[in-house]
Amino acid sequence: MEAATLKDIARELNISVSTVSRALRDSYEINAETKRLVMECAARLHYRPNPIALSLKGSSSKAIAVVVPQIANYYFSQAINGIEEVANRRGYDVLIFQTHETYEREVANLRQAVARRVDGVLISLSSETSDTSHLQELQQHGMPIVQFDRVSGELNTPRVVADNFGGAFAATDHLIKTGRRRIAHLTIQPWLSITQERLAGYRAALEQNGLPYDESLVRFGTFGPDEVGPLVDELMALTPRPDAFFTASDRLALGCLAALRQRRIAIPEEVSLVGFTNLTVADMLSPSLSTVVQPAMEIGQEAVSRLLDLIELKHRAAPPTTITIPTTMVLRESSQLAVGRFEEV
Amino acid sequence: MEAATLKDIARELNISVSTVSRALRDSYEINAETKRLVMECAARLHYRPNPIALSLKGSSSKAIAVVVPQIANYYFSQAINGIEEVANRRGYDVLIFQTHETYEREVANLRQAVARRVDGVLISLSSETSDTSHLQELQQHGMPIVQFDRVSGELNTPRVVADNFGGAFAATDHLIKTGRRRIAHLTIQPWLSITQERLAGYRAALEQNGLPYDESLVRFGTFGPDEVGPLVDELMALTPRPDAFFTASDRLALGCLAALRQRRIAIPEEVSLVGFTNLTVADMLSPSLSTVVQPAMEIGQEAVSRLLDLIELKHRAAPPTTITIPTTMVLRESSQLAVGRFEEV
DNA sequence: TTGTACGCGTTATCAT
DNA sequence: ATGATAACGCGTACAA
Repeated sequence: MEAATLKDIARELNISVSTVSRALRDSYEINAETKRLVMECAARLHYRPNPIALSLKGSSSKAIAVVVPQIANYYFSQAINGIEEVANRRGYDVLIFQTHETYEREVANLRQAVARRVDGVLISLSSETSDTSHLQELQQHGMPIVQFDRVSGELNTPRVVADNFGGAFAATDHLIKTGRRRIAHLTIQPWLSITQERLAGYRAALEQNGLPYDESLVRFGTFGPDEVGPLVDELMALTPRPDAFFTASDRLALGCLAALRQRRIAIPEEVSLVGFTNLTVADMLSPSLSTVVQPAMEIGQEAVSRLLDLIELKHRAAPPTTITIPTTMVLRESSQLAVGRFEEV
Repeated sequence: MEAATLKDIARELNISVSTVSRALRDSYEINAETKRLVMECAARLHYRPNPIALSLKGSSSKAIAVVVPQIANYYFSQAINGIEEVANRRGYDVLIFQTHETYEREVANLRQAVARRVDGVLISLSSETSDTSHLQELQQHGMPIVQFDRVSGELNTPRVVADNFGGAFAATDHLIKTGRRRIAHLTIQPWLSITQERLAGYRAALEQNGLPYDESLVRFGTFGPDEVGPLVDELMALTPRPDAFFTASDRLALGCLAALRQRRIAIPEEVSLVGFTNLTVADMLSPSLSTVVQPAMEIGQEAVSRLLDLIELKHRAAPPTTITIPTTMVLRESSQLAVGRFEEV
């Protein structure tokens, strides 16, 4: 690909590259006529400054890296949507990397990001990552880093997360307030911060309503499409059996819904269901399923916004805050009806 | 961010940068001992060649641009997943741009891609784009381009698309073979190539089975979450009324499913349903909904593979082929049962 | 076998 | 007000 350079303009106008450079940057010490000529010529040749040359010269590449477990996932694709929007508006390009939930690829991705001389890193840790020394090293070398969603307490950076505690509390409390007493909680990997926060919200709601916490009602895992059914069977075999399910992901909510219907368990007469899901899924399922909606896009926007502030202002003394974005509980109609909505889909 | 350079290694070892450069490239004319020393030092300093300097020097940036309408969409996020995988394996980074379905942003994104000196462009046109002169100009300037999914016939590039005709034919034929005669088709914007191909497959299946094509059974549009219900009502008010729906997107499939259930229309006793959807959605809904699955990831992989071939081999005489990736029809059990599966979800 | 010089596009620092 | 030059990191033709 050819592209006009300062040299092209200089040659065209028989002046020097530095004059062209200054004219385009609107330097005060330059002849108005020359300036006009340069501007005109630049426009005619569709001149764009070469960001690569700029990167090589200065220390800024006007690009940031976003490292996520996977793109093909509603949550992360919505987050990236928000990230891209804000980043572009502030003049940054976005390089996207997938870890595929492995530590190895996470490290490789960060190397690649460094090689590309990105100005900062936005990361949601892979589920395999427990040791964060690779990120700490990066940070000590001066790379601005912001964590979002899957964050580590070890790592001293700003963190942007959903209000997992609040969302889980609201969902559980809602179920209790509508008469449920044995609420099963189907959730993901136990070592993730988001899992722990949701579990804490669930427990707090039980406690505040004077209900016991029963370990046997809580199940952690990475359940495949065919594993939810047996899990539901196992839980429904308990005595007394659950009268509600609170699920932590899209897959779990849909899997649970399908399993209950297949087993001819009336929803919500016998069992209620609330899912912690994403906006798009909630959208598609509405007006069928009440959900706690994850603010994925807002998290992305807030996270990138923090990162760009960090990059541009270089807050050396930036206190590593945790920013919590509220979740929304979507009940299609009145809260009384809401429990009854699950009969449809 | 600091990062080791050739100069750092040279200084450390008291030799010249060019010696270091050659040692690392394993030049045959170099002292084995020097080579070993350089290698060791490079490893110790975590040396990575600076791709920015390489881009500035040569003509290759080892990066490609992917321009899609939106990321927060199962189809495109899966496609990007495939693209990223293959690109990384072949040593390329991926820059992602969203058009948000506007022509204006498509043009801006391509400018940005050119400014970043990408080696090639993978694009799925925005729904607003009918004039492709911006891409033609880019191509004439020598930029390798491959279109996927939303393609234009005007633009003389390789095209990678799903077998929309075949998929629509299979779905329609399946419905007819299981006794349906009045099959409504809910689909998206009529000017998109994918829409036309699916419509053609639908028509062909009707024709081959000796059924008439009834315009009033086909509806085009960008239906919001609350618009599918009324549309279904309108269609069900026709005489004779439809006994099946074939829908062209995730949203339409789910919206249609919800609308039918809400209206107490028995599926499939009264009305059958098959959706043209994505793997992840099909996955989540299974074993509830039979679908024609779009091969999003495979399309991404094939498209990027073609693009990289174009970049690396510079096939000047590359015949602009259209590569068609087959779709898969997912019937959860036997084809007889399949029609009966829709009662669940 | 190793070192020197140049160029990629840009800006900053001199000089004129 | 404008021009020449150095520097960013790299590879390579050329010189030693």
